[in-house]
Amino acid sequence: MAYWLFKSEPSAFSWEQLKAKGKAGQEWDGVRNYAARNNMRAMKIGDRGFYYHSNEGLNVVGIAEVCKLAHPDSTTDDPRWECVDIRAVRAVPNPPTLDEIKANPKLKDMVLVNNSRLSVQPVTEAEWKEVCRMGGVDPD
DNA sequence: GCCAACGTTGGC
DNA sequence: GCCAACGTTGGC
Repeated sequence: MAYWLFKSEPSAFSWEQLKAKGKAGQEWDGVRNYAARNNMRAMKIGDRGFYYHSNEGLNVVGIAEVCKLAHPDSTTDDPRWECVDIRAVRAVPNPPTLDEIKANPKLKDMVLVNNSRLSVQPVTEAEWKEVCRMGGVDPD
């Protein structure tokens, strides 16, 4: 299984909104960046991803999973843009903040730290476990 | 609200 | 194929 990080401004689409979608999940549309798209194309059903709130919160608030493989983005006719669907798995009890992540030497190579603008990021297994530990959440 | 960083676009 | 201009993102 691979690990990822999905970034969203809570004012646009928050963790609470994803939770409200339940098992059906939500199309992760609107991504217009090749690197982010390529990451979504590489995702498999059941892959896990952190749900990070940007602009407000600046923390990892939840864990989501991929529930539909990459498909054309329904919000555009441009065939270049594809996206997966994700659904909420569980909330993170003690959401690690960007400051805490930056301050953790084990996480110094996280994409979130080095390229904060990428909206869909890969996460290594070691990073996954460490952020889960910080957040007080089961990594499985 | 500002602004630095970065990705995309489009003219050449 | 280069690169300047522009738009967007996101931390502060």
